Amino acid sequence: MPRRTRKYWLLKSEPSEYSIDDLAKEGTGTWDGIRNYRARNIMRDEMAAGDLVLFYHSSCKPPGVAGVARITGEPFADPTQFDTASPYYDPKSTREQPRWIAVHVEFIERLADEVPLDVLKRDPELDGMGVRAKGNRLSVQPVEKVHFRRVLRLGNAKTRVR
DNA sequence: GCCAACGTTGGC
DNA sequence: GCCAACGTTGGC
Repeated sequence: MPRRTRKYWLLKSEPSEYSIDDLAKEGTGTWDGIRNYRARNIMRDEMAAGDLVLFYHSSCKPPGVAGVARITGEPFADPTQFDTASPYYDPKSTREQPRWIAVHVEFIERLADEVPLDVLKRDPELDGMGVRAKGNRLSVQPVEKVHFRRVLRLGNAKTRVR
């Protein structure tokens, strides 16, 4: 049985809510509160331990890729959907039939040079990258390996992807 | 199942 | 704060 090929992702977060520095501080974190079905389906069906993540800061100045993380463990039912005190509580979710998915992530590095969106948009090697598309609000996006590597280079990352 | 109205995202 | 681009909801 061949090992599953590692996949690459871009995950958006508003740094005022949860930033790469928060993840750096804790070392590991839970990517929860995703309440979009497309994003949910991607997390549930396609994410797996070992996948690499571009940590993207949105709704800030400037928006852009701020760091690198890794998915650890398998996707699981997002606990916040059961938590009545949480802003992400969903009364339609049950333990038997959870509606929303979370993943655990671990910190890899903060980019020496954040790669702002306008740089992502200008770089010809990143043609076709999802986050560049106008009106793309999806907070969980697949990233092609060549694009992932290019962003690492633009950010002077220590992380190497073979 | 259509689609209008409403809500949210997120760059600017 | 604006608003375009989506997503979701709910009446029909």
